[in-house]
Amino acid sequence: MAYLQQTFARFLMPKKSTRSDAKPPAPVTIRDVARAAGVHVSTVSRALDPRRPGSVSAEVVAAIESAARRLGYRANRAASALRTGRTHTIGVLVPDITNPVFPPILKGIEAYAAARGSFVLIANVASSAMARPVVERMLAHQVDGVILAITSREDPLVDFMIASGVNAVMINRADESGRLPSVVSDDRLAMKLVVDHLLQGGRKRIAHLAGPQNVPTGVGRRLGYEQAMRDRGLASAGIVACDAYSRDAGRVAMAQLLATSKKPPDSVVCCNDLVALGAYDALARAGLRIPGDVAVAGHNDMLLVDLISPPLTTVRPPHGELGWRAAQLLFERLEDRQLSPITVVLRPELVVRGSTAPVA
Amino acid sequence: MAYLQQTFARFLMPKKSTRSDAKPPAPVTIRDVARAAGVHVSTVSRALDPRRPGSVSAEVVAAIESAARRLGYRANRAASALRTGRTHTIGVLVPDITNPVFPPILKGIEAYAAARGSFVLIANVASSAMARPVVERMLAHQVDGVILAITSREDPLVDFMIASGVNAVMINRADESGRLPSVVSDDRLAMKLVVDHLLQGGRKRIAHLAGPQNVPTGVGRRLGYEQAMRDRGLASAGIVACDAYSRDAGRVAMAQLLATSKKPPDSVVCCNDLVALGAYDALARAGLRIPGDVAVAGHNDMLLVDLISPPLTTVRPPHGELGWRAAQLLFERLEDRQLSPITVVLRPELVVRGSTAPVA
DNA sequence: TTGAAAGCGCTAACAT
DNA sequence: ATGTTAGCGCTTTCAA
Repeated sequence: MAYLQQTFARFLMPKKSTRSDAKPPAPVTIRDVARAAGVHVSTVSRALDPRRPGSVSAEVVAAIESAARRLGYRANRAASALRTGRTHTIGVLVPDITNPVFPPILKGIEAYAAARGSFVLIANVASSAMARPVVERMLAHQVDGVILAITSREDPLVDFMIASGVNAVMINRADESGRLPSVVSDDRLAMKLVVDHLLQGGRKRIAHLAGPQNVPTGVGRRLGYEQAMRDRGLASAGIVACDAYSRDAGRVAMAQLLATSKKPPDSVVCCNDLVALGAYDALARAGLRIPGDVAVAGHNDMLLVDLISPPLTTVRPPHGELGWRAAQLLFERLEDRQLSPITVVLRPELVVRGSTAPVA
Repeated sequence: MAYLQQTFARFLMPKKSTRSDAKPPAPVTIRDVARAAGVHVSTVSRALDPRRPGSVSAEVVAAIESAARRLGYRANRAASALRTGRTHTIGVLVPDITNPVFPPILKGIEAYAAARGSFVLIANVASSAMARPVVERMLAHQVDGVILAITSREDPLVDFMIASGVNAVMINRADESGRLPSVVSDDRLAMKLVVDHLLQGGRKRIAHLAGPQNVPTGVGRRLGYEQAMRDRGLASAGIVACDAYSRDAGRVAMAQLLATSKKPPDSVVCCNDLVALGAYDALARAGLRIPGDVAVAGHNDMLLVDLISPPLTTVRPPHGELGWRAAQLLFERLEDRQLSPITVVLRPELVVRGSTAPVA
């Protein structure tokens, strides 16, 4: 491409020589500021370091700051990174940023990081099996830490993170080996809230469309559902695990549930909203009405699930807080590498809508 | 906080001294590789530089690569950034990553950047008025370029970007001054597609809920609507501009449109999907049925608008391509700074659903 | 083809 | 409180 551009430049860009006159301004370095303020560069460095106030006399600081402002000085972070080993950059790995649970999490991370003067590098990594080279590149970039929002259980990636000595925090999945700090939403509580709500609405035959069982949330929510049913002395009206957290998988799983039960359930607790929407499809196809015949509940409170028909009852995890708490854990560890790997469990909230209206 | 942690460390973290034994492995530098391979560091640098193949003899390259692999060498990008001025990092400014149009754009940008070995720094910036300090920080980070997905017209930010000499590309809004390259979806075509579709469905009194008129897409779509109507020889059945691209603003605008028209329109072209959903609310409140009394069309094809009742007819801009095209423009300019600032216009696609079913 | 040497811009230990 | 000095890890002339 570079070759083509060169070759055709004279035809495509007649103003080339004119435009190249506008050369970018030469960058202002700490030397320029030192010279302008009549002090040594190290004095400038000290004066501009917010962590050490009072190490330079007030009038010198003033002179330096005025010179810096006048010249438009901007400290070169690449240089300070080389010297200090801190880039003020954290990496975040998500499976797919277009999955609507991640943007609010990312926003929470970014807000916290920005407040601490750091930037966020994002990388979409479809599966944690493909994460290794991306993490390698992040380490080459000297990121100060990494937040993993990718999901799989017993992940060799965790071993790699620990072996390489990176500061890392997991989100949306507790590290089952307990070696990395993590932030999660309480999946057991979530399922308990839903089951109890269905019971209060007069539902008795409660089934579960579970998530993929190689993903922590898939397992966690299934266990939560089973526990909640046991606590209330109820037998499950059926459990089918989905292949994926998708609408298609939900449709398939719901169809299977209907096919294998003699009597259909009167309610179904879904591992997430997309699966619940798939359940909507399968129920419609089977001629069953929501919530008349079957109540449906989801998880995540995705955008717009309040607008579909009927509006979906769901569980809302505190996504934004999940993000900033993870960032908080990471920054804590940046300051003190000895902190032990804790798990922070946040409370989700039940959002009741039409899809679980009480039986008539 | 650091103080508290120190103070309480002995109570909270009894294993502190034990854990600190696990010190991170000392980083492997180019020196270590050179020593292991029995060559000079500059030879290692050359051997590992993919841009200059053949500048080092094959057997030396092999020795170096094997040593590098054995030691687990990872080039320190902070160091090479200092030396070369290239960080392999681009910055992206979005108003709000939780707005569902941005994740696919970001994904497109990230995919292209990753393929070129670069990372993406994201920053949420509510308005372009607040962008200046963020851009300053990005420049301090020595980003190779910036993609602006923030929207406002005649923005002083553009002047700043040009003055500072950063490589920048705008997305979702053409720079009206034509000084920065940009990638946009064809808003005029979008409105034309919608208007023609409504006409084909037998609608005659077509109104428009316009976007904020200080935002390029708000203006562009309004002009597109007006042009399309003129082209077909039709008079507008009313235009109301929304304060924001939100459901609330859409509800308010639709209510106003109904209040000020003697006879309600038989269809309304909305500047985006959220506004269309607001129109749904207002129409329901006014006792008007969609699409029986009024057809409604949106723009963006947000997640789940196919699932609401009735499913929303909308326009789908190629968001992912918008993103990677912007990245492509940016990288082109990284290689050749003389390229003139072009605008790339991509074709959106009409997605017909129930909300614009033909009149009975 | 390889080695030697300089230096990117900054910070921090040490000296004054 | 300020200056001196060394050097972070890499790339890139220049010389051999």
